Order: sequence, then structure tokens, then C-alpha cells
Amino acid sequence: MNLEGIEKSRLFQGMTAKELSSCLDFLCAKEKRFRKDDVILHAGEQTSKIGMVLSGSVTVESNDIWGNRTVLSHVGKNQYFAETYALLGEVLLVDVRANEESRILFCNIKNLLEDSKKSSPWKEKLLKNILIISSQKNLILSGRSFYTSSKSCRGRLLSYLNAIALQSDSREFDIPFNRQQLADYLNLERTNMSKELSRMQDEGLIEYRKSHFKLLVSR
Amino acid sequence: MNLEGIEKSRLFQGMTAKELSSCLDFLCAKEKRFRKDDVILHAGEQTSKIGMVLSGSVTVESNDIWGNRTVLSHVGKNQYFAETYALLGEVLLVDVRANEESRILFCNIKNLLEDSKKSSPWKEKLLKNILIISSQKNLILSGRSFYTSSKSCRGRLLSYLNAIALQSDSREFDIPFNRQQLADYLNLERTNMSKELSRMQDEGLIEYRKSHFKLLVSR
DNA sequence: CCCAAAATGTGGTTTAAACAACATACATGT
DNA sequence: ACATGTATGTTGTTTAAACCACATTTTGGG
Repeated sequence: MNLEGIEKSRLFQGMTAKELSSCLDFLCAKEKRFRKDDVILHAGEQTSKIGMVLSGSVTVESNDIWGNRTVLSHVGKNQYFAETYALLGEVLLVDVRANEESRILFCNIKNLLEDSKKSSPWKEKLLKNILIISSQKNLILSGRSFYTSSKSCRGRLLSYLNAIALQSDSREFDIPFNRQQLADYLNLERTNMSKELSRMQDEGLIEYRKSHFKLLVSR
Repeated sequence: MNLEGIEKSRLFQGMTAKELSSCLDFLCAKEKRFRKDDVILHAGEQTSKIGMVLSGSVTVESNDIWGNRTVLSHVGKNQYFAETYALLGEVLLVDVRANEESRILFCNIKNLLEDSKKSSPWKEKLLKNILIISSQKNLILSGRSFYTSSKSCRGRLLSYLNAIALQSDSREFDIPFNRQQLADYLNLERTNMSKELSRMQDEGLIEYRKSHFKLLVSR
């Protein structure tokens, strides 16, 4: 098991070598290898283990009973999957599949939430680290659900641009996407979104050039 | 401060009276009252406190610079808001507003993730409880983003129905929504969704009556 | 059982998003 | 500067969702 550099990962951050060792032991940490297209976790199952991508990458996808496949997300090196399902013991609604030859570290976190007589420094650190992982995912998910809550192209653009303005504390800012990426992120079609952006510019709502935007407030 | 029954809340669950007391102290727990329509938290600010609704209810809403308001969620009694923002120190992208006369308990959880020399049983319990709160929100959010990932009405219905089938481990099940609620949840228009459902029934994909559904697989 | 109200479904129309094909602008390497 | 590839924008067409008005079914109270 080659776990070099694992002490720098989000999950084990801040632990001493000794703590890390006890922690890996407690979590029954185990590395597994998968070939491209191997299914790592099956929808409908339950799991008690968080997965950490040591090398390679995996996709989270939905394969429904009528045979439709939808890729929901990519999980790359040093990222995690299934942590929510593992913690709460919920049934997986998605398949996880190796996108290429991959090494995955599985850690059993199911019992972490149970009452325990003795606490230890590594346990507290581990809890904090998982809480950060969970919160960060939360932030990403709530952003996405926020931006796509409007049904219209314009509504989504407005809520997105407004949010970035809030984050950058300025009405002028750069977004971290090109047009295609933005369209994908907001679940829109690129050319249609471009159309809407120029309409909004014509109406004097915004000004933009490439990824630089400026929000205008008429009075 | 009337905190009766607070030891049964998700946040403080499993603590002894003594632990609860130290915990409330550590969190600088403070109750505040708000009148209907008072803004409790402003978009653009940062907060270090999780909010727990003791009585009344609040709405999470987006108010953009062009004056559009969108209600994103309701938070009722014994539910929480702003936990992710507080933990990660992120800028709020939403306003939180009192939906009626409400009592809110604010708990400073910002320092909870910092290194600390001494651990205590209540701290570990608190971390676990917040982790559960975070994970549960995660589950709700990822479900929603999952079901709305398709652009088409049919796609969303299929992914939703498929997921419920997985959860209930059966191709026949009841959904917890009426038509209007399902349409809102999937971000669709009710009558259009009804039309699509009957089309799907005509095509032999599904059978349904009210909230009872059966998934059919043709061969 | 009957009535009223609520929930669900249907048909027709309008609107806007998706899609396709192409034009223009921009960036990069030579 | 040129050529090439990529990103972005534009125009026109198709398609499907939203919308509207109303029919039908279901539900719960009296």
C-alpha cells in the first residue's frame, strides 16, 4: 500500500505519524485497484466507506432501469466520494465507475458517529476533517442548486453573476469559466446563453468582455 | 432564554446537562428575537454563527442587485441555517429573513474547527452532531441537483422515479409528493409534467395512480 | 349521499430554449 | 504577419416547456 503524502490530504491533515497510523487502523483503511470502466460502487447498495482517489479518476453516474446513463460528476486525485452515504447509511442512488486505471483508498467511517467511551486526538481531527469535506461539498452543491433554481436562461445568469459579485465584493469581476463551462454549470445551451448575454448587454443590465463582467444598475 | 427541550435537538443530542451547559458557553449561545420580515442575515456579510430556529420560521432568499427576489428554502422549528457559511467563513450569497415572529438561537461554531489543546466529551459530540446536520443537508442537496441535471421533463421524472425505486428497493412505490409539489421539486411546470407522465404511461414506461408508481421495463 | 374545494389531467397557444450552421474574434506557434 | 485552431457570437429553425382555460376526478365535510 503506497500511501505516500497521505498526511497532507484533507482527510488526514494535521495528524502526527503516530495518530495517522492509529487512524488508518481504526478506519480499516484499504487500498484497492480498479481497471478502466470497473464499477466501484453500485446504485442500490449501501456502503460504510468513504472513497479517496489515490490515483486515476472516477465518475459518479446514474444508470436508470431504462438504460439511460448520465454522468453527474468527476472525482479526481485526492478527492472523495460516498462520504455522505457512508456516514448516514443511505442507499446509493448512483454508480461510481473507474474512469481509468485507478487506486482507491477505502476508509470505514460508519462507526465514527457512534458513541464511544474514549476519545483521542486523532479522532477529533478526523471528525473536523470530514466535517470540512462535507461542508465544502455542501457549498458547491448549494451554489449549483441556487443558480439553477430559475427556469429561465436570464434568471440563472442573473443569480450567478450576482453571487460572484457578492463573493468578490465588487460589481466588476472575472468569472472562472469560459462560455461552454458556464453553460454546462448553469445547465444551459451555450449559444442560447450567448444570445441572452448580448441581449442583457443591449438592455444595459451588464457589460462584459470574455470572462470579465460588470453589473450595471439603472436608475 | 427559554431553551427547554434543546437537549433533544439534533445539535445538542446526546449531551448531559453539564456538557450542554459547557457547550452553550463555548458556543456563546445567544437567543435573539425577530419580527416578521426582519432580515436576520444579509447577503455579502460573513457570519461565524449557526442559526437554530427555536420558534417561528425563516426563509432563505436571494435578492439580486436588479431587485429580483427568489425564495430558496424555508427553515422551520428545530432546523438550522448558515452552518456551512459559519464553518468555512464564506461570504453569504443569500439573505435570511424572518417569515413570522421568530426566536433564533445563534451559536458561534467558527472556532470549532481550529486546533485545540484539550478535547472534551461534549466537543466530540458536538462535532458529530454538526457533521450529521451537514451530511443530511448534503443528501438533500445532492438529490435535488441530481434530479434536475437533465434539461427535459421526461429526463427529470425518470431520474427521480428511478432513485425512489432504488431507495424503496422495489419497482412499485409511493412518492411523498402530490403533483404540484413534485413539479416544484423537479423545477417543472405542473400541467406539463402531468402531460409527460401520461405520455410515459401510454408508451408503457410506467404505470401510476395518484402518488403510487410502478416502473415497467419492456423487452 | 351531495356538495364544494382541491387535485389532477387535457387541449390549444405562446414563448423561449435547444439545436444547427455559420461568421467573427482571439490566441498560439511558426 | 500568417495560418490554424479554439472560443465566442449571430441568425434562423425546430422543439419542447410554459402558460392558459377548462374538464374531470378525488376528497372531505355536512
